Amino acid sequence: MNEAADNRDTLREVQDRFIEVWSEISQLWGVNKSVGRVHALLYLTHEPLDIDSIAERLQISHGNASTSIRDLMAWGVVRRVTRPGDRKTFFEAEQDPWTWFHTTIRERRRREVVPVMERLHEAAGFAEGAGKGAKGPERKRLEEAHDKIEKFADFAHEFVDLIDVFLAIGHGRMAKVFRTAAKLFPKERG
Amino acid sequence: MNEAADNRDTLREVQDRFIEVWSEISQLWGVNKSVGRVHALLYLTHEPLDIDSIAERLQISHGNASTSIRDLMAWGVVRRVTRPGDRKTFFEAEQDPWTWFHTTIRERRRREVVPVMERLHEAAGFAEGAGKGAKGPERKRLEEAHDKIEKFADFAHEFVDLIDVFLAIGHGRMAKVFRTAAKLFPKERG
DNA sequence: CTGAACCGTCAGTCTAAACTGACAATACCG
DNA sequence: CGGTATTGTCAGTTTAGACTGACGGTTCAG
Repeated sequence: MNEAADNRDTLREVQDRFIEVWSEISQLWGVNKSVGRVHALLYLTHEPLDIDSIAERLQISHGNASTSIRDLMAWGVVRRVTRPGDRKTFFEAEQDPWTWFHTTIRERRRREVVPVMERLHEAAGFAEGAGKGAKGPERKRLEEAHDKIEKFADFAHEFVDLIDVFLAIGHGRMAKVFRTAAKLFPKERG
Repeated sequence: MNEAADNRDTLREVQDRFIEVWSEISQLWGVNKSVGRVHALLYLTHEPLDIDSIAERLQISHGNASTSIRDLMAWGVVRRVTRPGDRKTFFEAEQDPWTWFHTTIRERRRREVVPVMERLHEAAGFAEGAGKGAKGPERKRLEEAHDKIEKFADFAHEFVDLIDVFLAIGHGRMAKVFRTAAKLFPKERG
């Protein structure tokens, strides 16, 4: 009687299919494939897993599994779990998608958005100074360049505001909140 | 008198600094470096540019410039411009950041979000079928897996809704709209 | 119709990132 | 403590993706 074995294979396939989809989504977000797959596996598994189980299950080296787990912990979406009386370290994933999405956005803001905004300000400041320092016909060019950079910076600020509002509202209910806003402002009337 | 030349060098540096920042931002979005740099240069330049000028200005091969332009046109953020009496083809970028952001999101939705959502549905459907077909103790596992996949799919749908509302609202005013919504729904009360 | 100027393409090369696997470090057992 | 099981690290290798430059096609001036 290998019905149980068949079912186990089926479970495996169910998992695999989801893991691949998640992995694609991760890659769209700039997250590497292995990291995405490990995350998906942990999300799907009811109990915490250890490094070797993960590596074996996903057919990757344990070095890769270990590094992926490190990344996921740095992103704050995976927790280390130690069980008394067990030498192994286990890992488990946050189970609520909105929670980890929120966490991810916050982390991305910190790591990526803030530094690049600083560099943008530097560039804008340099352009402004250059425009003021110049004379003659080239001055106009410099001022035009500065205007365009400022225009872009304004856009970037609004984008960051958008992120901040999202972070302030918290998880869940986002789409509904957003939709209500859309009804209140049917066209472009700010 | 090389004051004009100095100013030209300054303009060049102003441009370069901005181009590098934009290029970083592009890479955060998964857009490749050269494409980002070409886009930034065209945004900054008041008049349309031809392939060779772009290649020379950015110190890249004209093949690379040509491919990058092709990408940008496919994304809908760069236009081809032909001038009567001139053999060259010129290219110019959309000048309003919100407009091209909007265009980019719409295109990304079409290319990336829609296909991956289909695959997600397939995975969810397979999981559901597997759960219903199974008997015995493994059935519970399969149903649990299906539940988690559905939970993730629900989240993904809300995310897509969010994109759709953004696209419906149109450019500009986004942050303000969003902020107003936040005031109306201070916590999680949908 | 010919030649020159230019753009688009793609095979081959180069570069950056991911992955592996051996070794180091650590935790725990008897 | 010594031995063993396990995780963490990182140099070297592999792989995926970007870039170059030569070629072919197209357009236009003469």
